Amino acid sequence: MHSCYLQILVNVHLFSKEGGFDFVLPENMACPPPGKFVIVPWARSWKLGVVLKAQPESQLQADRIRSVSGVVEDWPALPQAVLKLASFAADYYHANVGEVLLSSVPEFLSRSSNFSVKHNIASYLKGKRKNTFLAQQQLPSSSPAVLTPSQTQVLSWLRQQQSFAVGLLWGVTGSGKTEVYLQAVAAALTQGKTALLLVPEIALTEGLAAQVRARFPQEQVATMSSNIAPGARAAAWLATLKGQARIVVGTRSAVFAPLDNLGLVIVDEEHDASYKQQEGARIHARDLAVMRGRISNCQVLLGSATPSLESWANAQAGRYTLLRMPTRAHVNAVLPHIELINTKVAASVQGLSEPLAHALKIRLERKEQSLVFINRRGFAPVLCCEACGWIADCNNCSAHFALHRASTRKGYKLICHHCSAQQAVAQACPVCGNKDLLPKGQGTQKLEEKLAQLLPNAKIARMDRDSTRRRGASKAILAAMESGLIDILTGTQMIAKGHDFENLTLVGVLGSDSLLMSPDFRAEERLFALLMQVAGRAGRAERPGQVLIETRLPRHPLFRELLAQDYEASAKRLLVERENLGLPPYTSLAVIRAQASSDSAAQGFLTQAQLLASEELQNPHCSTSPGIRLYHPRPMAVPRVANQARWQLLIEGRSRLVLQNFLQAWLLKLRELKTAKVRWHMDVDPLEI
DNA sequence: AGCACGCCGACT
DNA sequence: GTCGGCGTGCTC
Repeated sequence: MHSCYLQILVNVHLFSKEGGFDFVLPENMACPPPGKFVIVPWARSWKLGVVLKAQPESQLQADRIRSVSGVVEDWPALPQAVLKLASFAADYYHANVGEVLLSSVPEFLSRSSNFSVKHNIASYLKGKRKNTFLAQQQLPSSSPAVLTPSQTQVLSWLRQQQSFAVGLLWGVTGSGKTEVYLQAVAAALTQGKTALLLVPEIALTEGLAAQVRARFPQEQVATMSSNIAPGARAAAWLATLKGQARIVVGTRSAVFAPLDNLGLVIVDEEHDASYKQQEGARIHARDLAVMRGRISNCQVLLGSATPSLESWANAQAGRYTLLRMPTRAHVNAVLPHIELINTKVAASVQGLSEPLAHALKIRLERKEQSLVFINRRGFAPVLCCEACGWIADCNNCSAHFALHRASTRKGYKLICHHCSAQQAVAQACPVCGNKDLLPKGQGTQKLEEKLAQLLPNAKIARMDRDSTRRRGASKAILAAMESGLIDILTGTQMIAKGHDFENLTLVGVLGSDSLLMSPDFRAEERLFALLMQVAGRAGRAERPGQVLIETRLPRHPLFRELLAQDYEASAKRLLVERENLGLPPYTSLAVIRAQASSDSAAQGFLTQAQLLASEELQNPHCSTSPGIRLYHPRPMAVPRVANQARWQLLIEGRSRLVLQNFLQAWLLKLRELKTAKVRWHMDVDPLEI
C-alpha cells in the first residue's frame, strides 16, 4: 500500500525554504485538489494550510512527516490564478510561497487557537458571522457621472482590449480617476467578471469602498485592509472566496484576494511606496498586480498624477499604454497656484513664515478650510542641551529620541521612532547639569500648538500616526473635516492622499527640505509626487486653490518643475539621472541585509556572502557574470536599531532576468551557510539602498 | 518570523 | 521560592 503525500503551504517565514511542506494524506481521506484549505499539525499546535500538489513520494525521512488533520470542506479551493501568482511572487522575491499566500488570509481565520481538529474553522464561523462587512454606513447611491472627453477615451481604450494590457492612467489631481475606475468596474461586472481595486493606504480603503458601494448597491463589496475589525475582515475574505463578493477594495495584500474570473485590476496611486512590503516577504503589490492581470489575461489600470519612474519608463517604451487626463473634471476647477516661501528671507510669526500665517488668517475669515502638511510626527525631532550640545539619544539605536507631548497629562516624553522605546524627559542635562533642555525642529504636535496660538479662534485638528491609532479615529477626523467642523487640518503623509474637500483652498507645506537632503536615490521622485499630491488637495471644486511651500532651497530644479506642475519635465530629468548613475529602471537591484548583536557578525556574514557571489560569478557555468555588479558590505543608514547592528550588501543586475538568474544560483549556496547569530533577508527591488 | 524551552538575576 | 529577561533552536 503506497501512501500519498501532499505538499502543503503554511504561513512560516523560512528563508531556507521556498516551497511547501510534506504531509501524509490519511488513508480514509479523499485527496484534496490544489488550492484546497487544510488543517495540519504544526509544532505543538495546528495551522491552516493550502494544498499545492499531491505527490507519490517525499524526500523526507518517514518519521518526520506528519499527517493532515482535516480538510476545510466548507471552503472552495483557492482560484488557480492566486496560487500561480503566489508561486511567481515566491520565486521572484525569494520568499516562501506559504508565507506570501497565507499572509493575505485574515489572521482570524488562520490563527491556530481558533481551531483544533474537532473544532475547525468552518464550524467556528458557521452561523456566527453574518455578512458584517455589509453593515458599513452607506453613502446615498450614486449614478455614473457625465464623462469628460479624456475619461471617455480611457474607458474606450479599456473596452477595446481583448486580453492582458496595462494602461498607465496619468491624470492630474482632481481629473476624475475615481469615476473612470467605477465605470471600468461596471464594464467588468457586465461581462460577468470580477474586479480588484488596490489603494495604497488603509485610510483610503474605506473612502473608495464607500464610493464603490454607492455605485453598486446590489453588489457585495469586500474590503481588505488591516484596520477592519477581525470578524468583518474574515467575513469579507470568505465572501470573496465563495464568489459572493465580486468587487474587492483593499491594500497591498489584497493583490492575493481570492477572486475568481478576474476581469479588471486597478492600482490607484500606483507610485506609492506603501505598495512595497517592508518586512517578511518583501513583495511589491503594484508589480504583482500587473502579473495578476497577465495571469488572468485581463486589463490592468495603474493610476497616478505622478507615476513612478518605473511605470513611466514602461509607458515610454510602449509596454504600457499611456492614458492622459490632463485637466480637472469639475467644470470650474483649475489646478492650484503653487508658490514658494524662501524661509531664509521671509519674516516669521510664532515660528511660522509670515506669508503662510497671513494666508491662513484670510482663509479663516472667508470660512474656507486649510491644510498644513509637515512630514514629521511628534513635538520635535530632537531634544538638546543649549549649553553643551548634548542630545537625547536612544540607548538601543543609533538615533536621536523624538520629543512627544504626553497624551494624558501635560508634559512630554521621549520616544524612539525606530524601536519605540519610551523615556521620561530628563530634568537637566546629564553631562553639564544645565536645566534648559531645548526642543530642536518641529513636528505635527508643535505645529498644531503654534497654529492654535496664532489663530486662537480656529478649530484645528491633527492627523498623524499618533492621533489615528484607535480604530475609526481617522474616519472621525475626515468626517469632521468633511462637515466643516475643522478650519485647519495639520498632519503627515496621511493628509496628502485621496481626500476631496470642496471647501479646502489653501495648502501649506513645511519641512520639505529634509526630504531633499536625503541620500535615498528616490528622494526627489518621492518629494515631487508628495508635493504634487498634497498640492492637489487645494481648490478641487469652485474656488481656486493656493499652495505655499516653505523652503531654504528655492532654486532647486525640483521646485521649478513643481511650480510649473510639469511632471513630464521632472520625470525626464530624473530618468536621465538614473540612466547616468546606472539605477532603476535602467538596472535591477537587490540587497541582502544582515542583523546581529555585533557589527563584526553582521558584516562577517555579508563578507562571506560576497565571497560566495564572486565564486559564483567566476564559475564557468555562470551565464550572468557580465551583467552583475557586486558592491561591498556597508552599514545601513541607521546602523543600529534595537541593539542590533545592521549591514547590507547591494547587487546590481543589467536586467531583471540577469539578476534573477544570479540570485537563484547564489541563494542555493547562501542557504548552506551556518548563520546561527545572524538574521538576514533578501530584498529584491528594494525601495531604499 | 513566531514560539517554546532554558538558564540566570530582583522581587512578593 | 518564582517571575521573567532574552539567547538559541526548530518548524514537513
